[in-house]
Amino acid sequence: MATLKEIAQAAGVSLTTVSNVVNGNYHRVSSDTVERIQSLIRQSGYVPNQAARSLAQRESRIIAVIVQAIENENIFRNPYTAEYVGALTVELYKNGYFPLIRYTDDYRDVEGDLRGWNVAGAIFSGAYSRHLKNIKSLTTMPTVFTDCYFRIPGINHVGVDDEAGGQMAAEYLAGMGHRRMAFVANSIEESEVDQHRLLGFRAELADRGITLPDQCVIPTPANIYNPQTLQELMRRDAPSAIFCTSDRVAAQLVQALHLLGYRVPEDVSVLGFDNLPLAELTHPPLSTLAQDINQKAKLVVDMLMRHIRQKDLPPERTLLGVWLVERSSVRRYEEG
Amino acid sequence: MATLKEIAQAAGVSLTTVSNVVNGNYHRVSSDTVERIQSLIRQSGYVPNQAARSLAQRESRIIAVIVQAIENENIFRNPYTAEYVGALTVELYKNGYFPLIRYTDDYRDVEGDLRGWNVAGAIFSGAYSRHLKNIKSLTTMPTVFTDCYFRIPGINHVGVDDEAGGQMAAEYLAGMGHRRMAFVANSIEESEVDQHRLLGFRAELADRGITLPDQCVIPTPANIYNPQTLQELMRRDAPSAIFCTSDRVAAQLVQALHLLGYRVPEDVSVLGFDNLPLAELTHPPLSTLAQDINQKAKLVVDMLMRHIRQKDLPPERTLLGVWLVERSSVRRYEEG
DNA sequence: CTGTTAGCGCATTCAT
DNA sequence: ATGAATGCGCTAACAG
Repeated sequence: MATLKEIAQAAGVSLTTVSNVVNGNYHRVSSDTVERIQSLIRQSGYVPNQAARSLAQRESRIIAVIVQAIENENIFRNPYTAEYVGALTVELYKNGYFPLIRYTDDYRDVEGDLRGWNVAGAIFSGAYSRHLKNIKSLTTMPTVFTDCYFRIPGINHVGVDDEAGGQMAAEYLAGMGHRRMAFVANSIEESEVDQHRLLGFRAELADRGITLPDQCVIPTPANIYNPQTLQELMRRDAPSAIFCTSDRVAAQLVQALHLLGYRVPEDVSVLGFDNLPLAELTHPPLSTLAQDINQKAKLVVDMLMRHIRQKDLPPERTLLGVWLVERSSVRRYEEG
Repeated sequence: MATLKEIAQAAGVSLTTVSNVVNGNYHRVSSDTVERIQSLIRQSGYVPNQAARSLAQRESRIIAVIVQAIENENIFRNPYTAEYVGALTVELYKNGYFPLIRYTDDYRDVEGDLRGWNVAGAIFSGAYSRHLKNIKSLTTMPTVFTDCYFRIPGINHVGVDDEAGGQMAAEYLAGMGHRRMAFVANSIEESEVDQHRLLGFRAELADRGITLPDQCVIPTPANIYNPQTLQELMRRDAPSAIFCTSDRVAAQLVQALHLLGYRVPEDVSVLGFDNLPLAELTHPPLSTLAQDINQKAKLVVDMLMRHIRQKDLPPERTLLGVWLVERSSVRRYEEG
C-alpha cells in the first residue's frame, strides 16, 4: 500500500532519495539516511509497483518464454517442455526476473505481448523458422533462441548438438550389432531439431554401410500409436532397433510395442533422447541420449542477462554436448 | 511503438475516444469514428501498454498462479503440477489474462509479488495452511484455492473429493480380496490432501474390519526409494496392495519393487491417484483414481473471472468427484 | 457523442 | 548529498 512518496514524507526527504535507496544507488545518499529509509521501508512493508517502474523505465522485469505449440494444447504435458520451462523459471527468479509463459503457433500474438509488456527479453524454445520470420521485435530486443535452427545474423543461440546426438545413436546401435533400424520423429516436417538428429543418424549409418530406408523414418508419433502402422513397420522392415527423437515418444513406443506382443529389448531395442525422469519409469528403463537441461537453462538465462545489462554485446552461440546413458531398452543384436 | 495519443492526433479526435474504441465501449462513440479509429489501429500496429493500463486502473491483467514448492525445486518435474498449471495457463489465456507462475515455500515473496504486480487475482495450488496463514492480501483480492484445506470464511475453493477417493480405493482393493495394505504419501506431515486421502482410505477399511497399521503408512516417497525401507515393509508387513497418493509416486514405487524382484501385480498390487498420462506409460499401466484436471482448471478460472468482474460475489466452494480407472496394476488377491 | 483534466507510482534529468 | 520538475501511456470522472 505504501508508496515512495509516503515513505519520503515520513522520512522527511525527497522522493528521489528514497528511490535511490530502493534501487541501491547508495553512493548518491548519505549512509545515515540510507539506514533510516531502509528501516522505514521494512516497517511499512513497501513493495515497488512494477507497473509504474515499467512505465517510467520503458522496460519491465518480465522475460517472455515462448514455446512452440499446436493451438491450445497443454504444453506442459510434454515432459521435456515441462522440465525445461521449469528450469528456466527457477533461473529467472534467481535473477530477479519474472517469466511470462506463452505458448503459440500464431506469432502475431507473441509480437503483441512482447511490446505490450515491455519485456526485458525473450527466450524461444522449439519455434519453427517459418513462424519466427514474421516477428520483427526480435532484432531489437535481447533474445535467446533454443531448440531451433532459425538463422539470422546477430541472434543469440543455445542449442544441443542434435547432429552429434544422431551420430552417437547410430554408433551405439550399430556397435551393438543392429543393422535394420527405424527412426521416430516428433514432427519431421516442421522440427529442424528432428531433422538434424535424423541427419546425424543417417550419415553415421551410411558411413558404416547401413541404409535407413525412407519408410523406416516415421514422421510423427501419431503414426506409431496406430497399431496398424506399427505392425506394418515391424512386419515389413523388421527393425531390430528404433531410435526416437525424445524419451516421451520412446516411452509411448515401448507401450505400443508391448500391446502388439513385442518385447523390449528382446524383440526390439528402443533408444530415446533427453534423459528425462520419465526414462527411469518405463519398463524397461530407457537407454537414451542425455542432455543437461538444467545447465542449458542456466546458460540461456545467464546469456540473456548479459545482453540485457549491456545492449551492444555481440551475439553469442553455444552448443551443448549430449552423451549416452545406458539403461535396459537396448540389447546386443544376435542373428536369428 | 504507436500510442493512444498518436492515434488520437492522426484521427483528429481525443485520447478518450480512442481509449473507448480500444476497450470496446462502442456505445460511447459513433460508429463512424469507431471504424475510422479501428483501421488506424490496425495500420499502426498499435498495442496497448500493459504497464500504463495497470497503473491507471490499479489492476493488471495478471493472475498469480502459486504452487507449493520446496526451495528451488523444479515444480514442473512433478507431472501433476505440470498438467494442472498447463491447463490453467490455457484457460487464463482464453480469458485474456496472463499467468504469473510463482513457486515458493516462503510466502513473504508471494505477498510482495501480488501487490507489486497489482494482480487481478490469484490461484493457489497445494499450499500448506501454515504458510497461507501469513498472507494478508488474500482476503482483499479475488482468489481461488485448490488442492489444499486452508479454511477461512469467505474464501473460494475448488477441490477434489480426496476423502471419497481414499474410500473408493479401499472399496476397490478390499473388493479385490486384499486384506494387508499400505499407503504411500507425498508428505503426510504437511499435505492435507494426503491426510484426507488417508482418512477416507482408513475409515473405509475399518468399516470392513481391516486395519491399516501405522508402520504401513509411508509418510514420503523418499522412504520408498530406499531399498532397505521398502524391503523391510514388504518382509515385515507383506502388503498385497499399496495405495499411492499420486501416479508419480505409484510409478516410482513400481520401479522400486521391480528392482527388489517383486512383480506387479502378481506379487503386489499398486493403485495410483490422478490418472496422468504417465499412468499409461508404466509397466504394467497403472490402475488409478482419476480426476479431471482440465475440468478443474476450467472451473477454477471461470470462478476467478466471476469474482474479478463482480467483487462482492459471495464465496463459492466446489468439490469435484473422482472415479476409478482400471488398468493392470491391481489384481485380485488369491490366498497363498 | 466527444473532449478536458487529473492522476496512477516511479525514474530521471537538471538544479542546488 | 538532496530536491523539484517532468513524463512514461493510459483510465476515469466530469463537462460539455
